[in-house]
Amino acid sequence: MPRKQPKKRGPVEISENVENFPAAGKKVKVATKAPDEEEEEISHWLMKSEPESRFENGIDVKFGVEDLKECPDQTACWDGVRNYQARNFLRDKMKKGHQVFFYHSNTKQPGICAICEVAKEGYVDHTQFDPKDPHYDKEEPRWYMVDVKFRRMTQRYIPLAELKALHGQHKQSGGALRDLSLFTRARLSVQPISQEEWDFILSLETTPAKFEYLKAYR
DNA sequence: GCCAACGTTGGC
DNA sequence: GCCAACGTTGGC
Repeated sequence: MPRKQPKKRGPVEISENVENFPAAGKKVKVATKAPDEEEEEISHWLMKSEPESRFENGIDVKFGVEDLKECPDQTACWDGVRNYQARNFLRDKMKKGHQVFFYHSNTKQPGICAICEVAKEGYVDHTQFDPKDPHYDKEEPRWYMVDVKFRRMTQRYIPLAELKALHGQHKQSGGALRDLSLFTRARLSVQPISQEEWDFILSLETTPAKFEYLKAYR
């Protein structure tokens, strides 16, 4: 199933896990993030999933948008996330109706292919208790998931290469994608998207891809 | 398939 | 609390 920073420093919005860990007393590194991002109520997200077969502990973790479409009610639980920052978004921040970019990762041309929405808010990811699951984790409820419902394909595929080229430009110009999490927190599988970023990326749908963007940065 | 970046673990 | 070793992600 789904497998699945800006400049000024401030306290982290979540710092991980201290009270959730029975093995407390452990030191926990505290990430930091921009205060303005912290204060903004996030209502848009990007979630990564792999559209091609890949086996983890003998189990295929493939889950592309076509798989989502085939689910009952075109809705799936987003299980398997095992990263604390992503977990905290799933558990605390993602609300019903929030809009989500469905992103294909670990594929030839990674990029945004569809729009979904949060259909059910954070609840315990049951797969952590299944010893056969590739993401088995016997600890007390530690991992969370949301349900995601397919809404529509984007009008065109928006490749990572294009976003990356734009991100490069916007870092100079102060444009909408200057801090895009895809590049500032590359390894997060559940990422916050600001309203400004959401609107800009949506506007790309109806803007033909500029070929040079796709070649730049390669 | 490679490997850089980064998250996690654990010794001290 | 530091940091080296290790594991994972994910673009290329």
